[in-house]
Amino acid sequence: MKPETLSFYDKVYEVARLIPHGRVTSYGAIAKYLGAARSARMVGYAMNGSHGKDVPAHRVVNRKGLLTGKHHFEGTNLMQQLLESEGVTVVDLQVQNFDTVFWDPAKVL
DNA sequence: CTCTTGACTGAGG
DNA sequence: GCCTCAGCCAAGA
Repeated sequence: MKPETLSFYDKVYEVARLIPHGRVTSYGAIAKYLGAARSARMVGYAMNGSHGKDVPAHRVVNRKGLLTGKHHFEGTNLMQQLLESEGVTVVDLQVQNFDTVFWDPAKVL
């Protein structure tokens, strides 16, 4: 594999796909896993191109467990419903038991 | 090459 | 605990 051919965005998509069903993670966690802990913003920005891919962007939230990117989804509460459909409790765009449903990619590795 | 844009994060008040 | 400020860094024009 030549990571050189994969853009930072592509790496984000790869990691996002590794997120277990019913779990969530933060942009910073993904960024840190990629070796760019300072590029958490880029992770979210990359998600803009996640449409049309197998990337569960709805499982990616900010460090507070807040669904900051819900505005980028079609519906007004689509992101929340997707999470709740997977067993994740979400109230007012805030993930409940965030520390419990939180999934750290680096931890799995 | 330069400038702008962000689905972020951490530190300080 | 909340709000504000600044740093961070890759991609696109």
